Formats: sequence, structure tokens, C-alpha cells
Amino acid sequence: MSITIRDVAQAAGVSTATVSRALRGLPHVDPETRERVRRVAAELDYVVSPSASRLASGRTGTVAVITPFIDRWFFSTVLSGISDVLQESDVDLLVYEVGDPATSPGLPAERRLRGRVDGVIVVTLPTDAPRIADMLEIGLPTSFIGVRWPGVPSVCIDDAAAGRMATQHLINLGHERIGIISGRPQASTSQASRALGYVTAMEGAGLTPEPTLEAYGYFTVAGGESAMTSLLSQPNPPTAVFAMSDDMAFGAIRALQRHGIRPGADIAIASIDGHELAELLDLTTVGQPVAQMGRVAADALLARMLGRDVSGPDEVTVPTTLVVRGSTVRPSGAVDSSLLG
Amino acid sequence: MSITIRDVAQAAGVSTATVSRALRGLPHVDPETRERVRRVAAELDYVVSPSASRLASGRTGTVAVITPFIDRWFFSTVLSGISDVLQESDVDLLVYEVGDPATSPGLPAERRLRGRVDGVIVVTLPTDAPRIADMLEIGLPTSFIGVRWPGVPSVCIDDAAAGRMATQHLINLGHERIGIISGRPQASTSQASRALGYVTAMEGAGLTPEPTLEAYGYFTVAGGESAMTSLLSQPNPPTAVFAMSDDMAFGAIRALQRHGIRPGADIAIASIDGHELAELLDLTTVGQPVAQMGRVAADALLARMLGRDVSGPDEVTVPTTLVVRGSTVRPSGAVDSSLLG
DNA sequence: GCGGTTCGTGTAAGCGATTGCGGCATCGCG
DNA sequence: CGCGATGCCGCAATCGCTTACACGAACCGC
Repeated sequence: MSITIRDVAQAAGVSTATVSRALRGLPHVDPETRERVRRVAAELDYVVSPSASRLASGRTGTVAVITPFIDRWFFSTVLSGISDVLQESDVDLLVYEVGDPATSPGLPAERRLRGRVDGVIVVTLPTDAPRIADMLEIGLPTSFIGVRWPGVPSVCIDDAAAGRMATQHLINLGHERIGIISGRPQASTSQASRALGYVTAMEGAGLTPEPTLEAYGYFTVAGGESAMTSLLSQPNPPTAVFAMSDDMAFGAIRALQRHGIRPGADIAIASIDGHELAELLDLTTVGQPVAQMGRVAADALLARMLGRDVSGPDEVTVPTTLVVRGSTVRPSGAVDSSLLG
Repeated sequence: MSITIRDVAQAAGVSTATVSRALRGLPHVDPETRERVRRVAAELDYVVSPSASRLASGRTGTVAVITPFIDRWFFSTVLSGISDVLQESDVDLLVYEVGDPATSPGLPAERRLRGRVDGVIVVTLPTDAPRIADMLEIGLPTSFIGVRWPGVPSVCIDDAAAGRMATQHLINLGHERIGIISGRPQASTSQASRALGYVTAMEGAGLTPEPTLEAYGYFTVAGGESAMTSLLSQPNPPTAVFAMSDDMAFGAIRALQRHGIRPGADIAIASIDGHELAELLDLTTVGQPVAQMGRVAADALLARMLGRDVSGPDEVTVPTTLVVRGSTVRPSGAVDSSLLG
């Protein structure tokens, strides 16, 4: 069948132990011997049996990513960043898609991980927390994206700052009646921080956030659309809206279009995410470096796994940047309506 | 440390062989014994060591997906479909992101696969083919998405039909000068088929495809934008455009906006993909069931791997459907919907 | 020239499951 | 009652690699 380490050992005239050491770059091998073994192995097209290697060493060379979704922009982008880093270190990437923790039941993923991977990266939704403790109980090196946990390396953005930045931008434009499209009524940590940022900016400008100007978009396009619609039905609608996510802002823009209202010209809108299509829709957004978040989390995990220098801090906060586009212009400015999709 | 099959055997008063059979549902085990073993295993919170199991059985319970990208809509959606199916069968999903084969060098992925997975799903770009043969040489069960290969199960759309459908729709709207935004000058099979569909529809309507109305968008947003720009600079620009992918159509819409031209009203545009954001941009597109393509490919692979009935045909063609939106309306105004599709 | 390192290598005991084969009851049937 | 079939189960040999330990040779300083 397949050729084994024994074949290589025989062909090179050494023991299997030496082959193993030579091929893996371990010390205590004569350079000449090592070279010979390498050559023979290459000629025979030998590749170590991962199963055997794992069993014997206890290491799997694999990392699992636990993510609610893989087909949404944020998550697939994070995944891609993770993949980049892992690939450089020749570590395999196992993906477990677990669905929205808010709706899906407890997952069997945790039990599978034991013995299957050397480390785990958990990327969470705003609605998180229940299963995270379970996750940690299996005692694998772990790295979080989007949630803080004492003692566990994590990477997040400064949600409060992001919310403040978006809101302040609207304020600077001269808006006073600024609505907010939140996620869910029962706020997660992340959502609460964004809301806090909004409130902070408002109050800093001497404005009072009106409860009637808040609507829930559940972080989806459809939700954002209906949230915007409900805001528009207020007796005194807002002149600007801060949406907590780009997806919801997209929905809001849709709602505006349906009502014949021009985003940017008639009602300003700004959000958080930096979605790749925000540019296409000319949406002002506070961008987060999503792929980089994946890379940072993967780096942190690898450092722990491989016992490298764990120099960096446990809790990393990556910077966000406001990207101003056509959806936030001063009401007075003439806008070419053809900009609207 | 961790508890092994021996602990379970001892606790249940049987041999490890019986434990193995009992837990895996193999025959030749007394129902009562099986139940006892199950209970003991559960109490001890025993999980089989994947490494040991793999080494002994030769099966890995893992499937690799080789994909050029994971952070693009099409690919992450396919991946999600694959993930659904695999998860149902308790098969692990290993992801290898290999980059655009047109630009990235040969990949080491193939060598890694040996002994690491039981099967492979390859999802390809239009620009494919070079490494596919390598892929097959390792002799693993394989399933393709987006490319045909003799003897290998694959799932594709009918590219010619899709191209024809989009073009015909524009023709039915009364357009005669219909431009086309292709991918690359050197066409892949898939691209050539879409082009063929375009030509077929045109000629069927007694129209002549003009070479000057073709531009290349390289399947990217930016490429689509510059392609559209170049079409607009023609002495006699098209009144409608067929773009081979939604991404290029997005770029094209951007170009139109920049020129103050209203997509739909001034120039009609239709494309192929069914991108989730096409709806947002009000883009008419021939939708392909992307997630389903992933599911079909995964099902086919699983059937081969597990030696199930390989009933279905090797080469599956999934249906596409024209989704008419605002980007294709009759210039004159009212649209007779019976002409659509 | 001699004990002690250092180096390079081999021996062999695992790692924790799977599974072919054989053995012992029990059962069915004539 | 005898004998083959059948059902259930255990023994023990793998699977292919890693690694602790042992060992001999060369080398060192005193």
C-alpha cells in the first residue's frame, strides 16, 4: 500500500527513530545522515501518516474554528484571516458551523473537539455567553473573537468608541434628531456598548436620546428595513439614523428607497462594520478590520499552542475607522438622486 | 489522564473489542450488554480517541474542501451548504484556501490530504484545470463544483442557458444594442458557455453581437466598473448590458452612477449569480442555487465515501432562475411582465 | 591515559483504538 | 441425543509513528 517510515528507514540504512528525527528537524542527527534521509524520503514520496503521528505524539496540528455562520460577510472574512495565519504554520483548519446561539440548541461540537484539535478559536455573535463556559471546560487553548473572557486571549473592537464615532459624525453634520437602530431588546455586551457610545455622543452635544427614536433590527437586513420603516412612521421622524450594523443599515436604505426618501440627501445614515458592499451602497460606516481580527486571534492561539512567547496582552482591541460616504451629507447639500440604486 | 476504551471495558466487565462494537452499533453484541456499555461509557464521559480510531481503521471521518477563497459570497455560501450536509453525517470539515489558481503558485495542499481525509470537494474558479489532475492522482473520492471532469461527480449550472436567459430577457424588453461584460480574454469553459448563450439569444432574435460591445471585467467589482466605463465611451453605447457575474454588474452599476446614468431607467443591466446583495441593488440576475450546489456535491461525495448507493448521475446540473428586478425595465416605462422570463 | 561529556544512533515500549479469528454456549432440527 | 448453525464475546495482532532510554564512539581537560 502506502509507504511507511520503515521503508524510508530501510532505504536509508538507518532506524525509524532516526528518520523521524531527521525529517522533523530535531537535533542529534548528523547533517549528512539527515540529508540522506531527506533525499530518500523525497524519492519515495513519503509523507508521514497523520493518524499515527497524532496518536503517538498527542498533537494534531489542527485548530477548530467555532462560528455561528460561515456564509455571512463578517464570519467568512474572519475565517479567511484565520486561514491565512494557520496555513503559514502548516496547521489545519477545522470549521464547525453552529448557528445562531440565540436560536440553535446546545451543540455537540465541544465533545468532538477533545483529541481532535490542539486549539480552538471561537467567534461569537453579540448574543453569546451560554456555551462559552462549556467550551473552556475541555481545557484546550482557546482564543475568542468578539467577546471578552477573563484569562482567555480575545480580540474585539471598542464598541463604545465605534458607536460614539458614528453618532458624533452625524452630530457634527448638524443633526439633532438622531434615531438608532439597535439589535435586540435584550442587549448583549457588545450591543450595549454601542448604545452607550450613541448616548455618550448625544449627551456630550447636549442632545437627549428619545426612546421613540429607537427601533430593533436584529442585526439583519430585513430587520433593519422594518426598523427604519417604523422610525419613519413616527410623528416627528429623525433626520439621521445610527444603525449598529451595516446589514441593518442596508435594510434601512431599502426602506428609505421604498418611501422615496433619498439616503444622504433626505435622511443621513451611518453604521458600524465596514462591510465590503457599504462602498457600493455609498454607506458611511465605522469600519472594523475584520480579517485582521481573525489573524490576531489565530496568532494568539498559535503562540499559546506552540508555547511560544506569549508576549502580547491577552485582550486585544483593534482600531476602527470612520469611513465617510454619501449616506451622510449635510441636509442642505444637493444630491444627485441617480446615486440611489 | 484521559479515559480510554480499556477503562470502559473494565468498568463494564467486558473486553475492549466488545466496547468498540457496542458503541459503534456493530452487530454481534447482546442488546443488554450494549446498553450496559453505553451507560458506563456515558457515565465515564468517554469519547473515542480520533487519532487511535483513525490509525486502526484507516478512516478519518473528515472531508477537505479546497477552495480558492473563503471570504467571497459564492464560496462561503457553497461552504455553508457543504457544512450542513457533512454535519448531519458527523463528518468533519477541513478547509484549504488556495487562492486564485490563475495567480497563486502550485499548492502543497494535495500532499497534505493523503491520510488526512476520506474525501475531497474541490470548488473551482472559472480559471481552473491545471491542478485538478494532481488532485485526482492521490486517489481520494472527489467531488467537483463548477467544473466537469470525466468520471468524477460534479455539480454545475447550465452556463449557456443562464447566459441565454439573461440576454433573452433584455431582448424581450426591446433592447437591440446589448453589450456584454465578460470575464477574461482567454475564456474558461464556463465563461465560454455563458458567452455562447449570449450569442445564441442575440442571433435567435436576428441581432448581431458587436465585438465593440464586449468588455472584460475579470469577475471583480472593480473590473466590472472599468468594463462598463469603457462601454460607455463607445461612439454608440449599448442600451442594455449582460454581465457574466453579479460582482461585475455591481461594478457596472457603480460606473453608471458615476456617469449620472440611472441603471434600469437609462441602461438595463442583467447578470448571473443571484448574489445576496443583488436584491439590495435592485439587480436583475439569473440566480444559481449556490448553497444547494454545495449540498449536492457533499451528498455525492458522502455517497461514494460511505459506499452508499451511488444512484444519482455523476454530473448534476442544477437549475437557474431569472430574477427580474429594477435594473431591467423597459425604457418607455410600463413593463409587460408577461414578456419577462 | 582516564573519567566524563557530547553526539549520533538504535531498541523497543508505548499511543488507543479496530478487527480477524477462534472458542464457548445455546439453539434448532432430524 | 447428536451435530451443525448461530450468536456473543475475548484474544491479540495490527495500524505507523514518537520518544525515553541505552549504548558505543569520539572527544575533552587535567
